[in-house]
Amino acid sequence: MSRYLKQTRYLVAVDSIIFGFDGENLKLLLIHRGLKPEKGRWSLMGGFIQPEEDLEKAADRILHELTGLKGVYLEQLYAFGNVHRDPTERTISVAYFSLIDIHQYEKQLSDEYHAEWVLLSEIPDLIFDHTEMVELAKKKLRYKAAIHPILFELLPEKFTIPQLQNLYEAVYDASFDKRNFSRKVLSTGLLVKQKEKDKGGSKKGAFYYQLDKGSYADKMQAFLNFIPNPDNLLI
Amino acid sequence: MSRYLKQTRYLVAVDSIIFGFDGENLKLLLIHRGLKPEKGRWSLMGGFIQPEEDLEKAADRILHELTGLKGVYLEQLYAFGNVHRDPTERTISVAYFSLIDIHQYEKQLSDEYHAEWVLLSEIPDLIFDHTEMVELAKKKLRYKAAIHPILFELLPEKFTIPQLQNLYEAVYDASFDKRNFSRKVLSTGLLVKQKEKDKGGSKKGAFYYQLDKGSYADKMQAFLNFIPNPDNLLI
DNA sequence: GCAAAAGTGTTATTCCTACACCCATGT
DNA sequence: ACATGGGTGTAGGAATAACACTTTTGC
Repeated sequence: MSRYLKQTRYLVAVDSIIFGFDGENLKLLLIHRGLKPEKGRWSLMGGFIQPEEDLEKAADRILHELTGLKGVYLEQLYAFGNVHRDPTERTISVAYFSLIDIHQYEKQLSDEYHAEWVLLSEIPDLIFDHTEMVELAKKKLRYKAAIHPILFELLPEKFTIPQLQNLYEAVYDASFDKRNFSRKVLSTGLLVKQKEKDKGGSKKGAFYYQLDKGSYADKMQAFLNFIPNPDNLLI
Repeated sequence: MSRYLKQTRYLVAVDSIIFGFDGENLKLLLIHRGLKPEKGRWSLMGGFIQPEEDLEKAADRILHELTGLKGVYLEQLYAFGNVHRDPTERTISVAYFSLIDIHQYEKQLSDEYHAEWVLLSEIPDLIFDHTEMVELAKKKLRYKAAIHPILFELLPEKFTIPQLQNLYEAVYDASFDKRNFSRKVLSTGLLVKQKEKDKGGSKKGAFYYQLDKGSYADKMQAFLNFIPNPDNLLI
């Protein structure tokens, strides 16, 4: 098997934008970079792809290394390939974003990478073009969640409608009418009401709901209309 | 400046999915591959990125080499990185898709690459994972055009409403009510009616319209609702 | 008994869809 | 005069948005 001669080869990395939700605020999982250059500065979790590893596998591995989680929501965001984005050596980075239930995050691993959840509204300076990656991921999250039911990935298996609404309000930095919101959400047929209530949020307690797995798979790609005025959202 | 040691480097390519519209059908610009392996088979236009070339620049260059056009609509589609997608040597490919006015395509260059416009409904077998790339590009085109006014990129500067409707009907393989269609399109405020008519399509002739450049830039990202039932569209 | 959050229904408006006829012109 | 495609208006139905009160229960 011949190779392509006279072509330059490059490092290829994967970087992960990991979103979480603590019930009140959206957060991002960042690490203190342990590697030169830029050692000690804030960074997205990332790594180089390995010779026998598909791109998506690499993204999965990196996510697993940092969080201990498998099977979480993972979607390719964009390939970043500017010549000098990593000043050490040219590296093409494929960014992925994930949505995880923050309560499943296993904290014991965080020592190895010095990982921390940071408020999305208070992202520190990041190395390289990672700030640009985060900005694009935020846009895409808003864009996509306006028409597809993906935000459930940020919640525990059982959640209440008020919790869900808090999440949407955090993502869009807006507030919605709760009557209209719950009517819309329930009209999708995605949610199954549970018998138990969550008594944490109020004295009365709010009923738990769970995703209907079957129709979730079906309607994942359906156009919904969760957000009243999705104008002025950007891709 | 040190380099990252012990990491493998890879070839990185760009492949272009180029859509065109001839007034009746959607087409794809394909080439006969002149390079081993797979010499002579149908392929997307592509090439390796160069050491001092940003990713998007590479996509631009490749498009220019094949079509002679500059400044056309170009959008990153997806990064394909399966280990054995190119059996010769591992190559990560970043796919871009473009929309061009087919009548601006300069045919004289086609000899060099044996380029041909192929009906979208009759795509031949393609090398590597190029078929997968084309499928994804079709999905994304449908998805995006349902909510953003991008299909204008496929038409000449001056076009008529019936031409535009033909284009939408080709993209969605459906037919729309012409009264509703023209009302929707005109209500965007994107179109400026011209004095002249196109007498090619009928005896009566249809008025030309042009994009209002200012509001086009503004509303490019706006959510529209061109397609009656955008359910069952996939990302 | 009261504070705090959950849950629910109605109305007005807007938007969308379905539908049919006349117009202008080249032959 | 007729065939061909261009252009326009209306009415019924569906979806959306705006709005306020009652319920539950822990304290």
